[in-house]
Amino acid sequence: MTEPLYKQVINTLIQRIADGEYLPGSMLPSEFDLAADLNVSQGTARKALVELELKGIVQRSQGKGTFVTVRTPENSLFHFFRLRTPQGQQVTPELLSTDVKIRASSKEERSLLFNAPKKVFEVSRVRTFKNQPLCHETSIVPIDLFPGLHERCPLPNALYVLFQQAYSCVVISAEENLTAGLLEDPVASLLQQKVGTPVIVARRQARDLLERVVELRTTTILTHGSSYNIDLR
Amino acid sequence: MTEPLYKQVINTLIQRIADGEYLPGSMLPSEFDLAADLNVSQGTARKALVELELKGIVQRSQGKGTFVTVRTPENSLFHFFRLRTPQGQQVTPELLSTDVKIRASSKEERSLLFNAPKKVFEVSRVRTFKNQPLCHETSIVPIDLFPGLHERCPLPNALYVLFQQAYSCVVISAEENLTAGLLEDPVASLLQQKVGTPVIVARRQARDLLERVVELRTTTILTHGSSYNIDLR
DNA sequence: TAGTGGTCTAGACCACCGC
DNA sequence: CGGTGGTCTAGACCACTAG
Repeated sequence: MTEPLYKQVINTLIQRIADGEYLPGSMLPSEFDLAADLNVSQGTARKALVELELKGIVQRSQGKGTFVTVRTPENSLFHFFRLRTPQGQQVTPELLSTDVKIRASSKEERSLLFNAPKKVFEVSRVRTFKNQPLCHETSIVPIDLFPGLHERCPLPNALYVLFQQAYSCVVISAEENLTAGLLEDPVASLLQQKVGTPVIVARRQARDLLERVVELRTTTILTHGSSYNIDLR
Repeated sequence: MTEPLYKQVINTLIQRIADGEYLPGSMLPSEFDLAADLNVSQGTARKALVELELKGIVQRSQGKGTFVTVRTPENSLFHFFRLRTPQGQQVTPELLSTDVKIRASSKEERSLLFNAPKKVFEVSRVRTFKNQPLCHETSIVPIDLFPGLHERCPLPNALYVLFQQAYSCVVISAEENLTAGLLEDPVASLLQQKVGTPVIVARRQARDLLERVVELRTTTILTHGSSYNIDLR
């Protein structure tokens, strides 16, 4: 009762990408070359590549080849920032402020994050859209996965792009829990809103290629000119 | 430049299901029988069936066969009612009250719903969880797609189950837009909450097999003992 | 044991891309 | 033009289910 060949191929390729053997944006070997390399048929290599594309780990296009997915600000927003205008357009926020701290992790953070880190970075940011305050985000990430993060100021708009480019850590999925809430200080004043303004509070666990939880994020969202958009299937 | 064979097979099968030729829960012909029937190879029939499973239209299991997906209260909730307890358990609500009206559609409703119906049913319901008020839902559906709906009281907990069983209308996807809000009357009193309680307001467009928008739904959600759960990919 | 889906192979041909 | 992924076929064998 061993694992199917194509799953072994998938795991091999994921490992190679996580190890930096195939770099973001680079082309993978063709179906035939991979098949020869791994001693499987072209059809089996193909099945593995198709599944990797479904998972969002590679992108394939006819005539060109198969490429390791690159996190860009655009696709990072598209996948992980689901605010849309009433007309359905993507909301592209601006960064108003950033604050990075190093601190000891809480017990809950240790229990959720990969490797139960003792120290974490806490990145707090305020975003605006069309010059209106939009949301307040706090990201918690293990210090050992992202050494030197605090010296990389100013941090880019999309953290996940940095994670991939500087740390070979590719965020590919996340789970979010939304609750309704009322703004309180100090977040209310950071967002320049009255205390008591209704908000959506989103608590996220983000996972990388190897399904490790690499980030906890809490986003406090004003939904004046936009709404949180979801596809249910 | 014609459509690939396997897509033609997919469309044929979807049409047959929508026509009631293959009924909910019934077994489809085997891969070989379908292949012979439609003059394609078994591999092509297989590819079509696998895609239909990905879309949630059929379910396959080794040794048993391929079956048309049946909407049950359980899987309907699982797919389309994303509230979870803090421990991650599915929230299974109870119905507290139901109110069905027939009325003329608004201009916006006509523009969104399939076939721009002039008359619609408006189904308003209050749900509870563990004897606490949970949410208030208003479903708008075209009267001509669901004739006699108002005479089917009491309506079941899960409307989509009824849609499939009584009207061969299978809801398979939906889009939701969430905003933050404050409870106002009359919904506040229906939910036995104070005016001003923070809520999530979810506006949904639900689509059936043929990708027709068959329902508009507005749900006003209290998130005291549960949260709205989302997977991002 | 017969029938189903799941895996794997080998090979053909097509459509698209870039040089 | 050569190389890529996309479609399609034919056939073999395995794993699971049910009678």
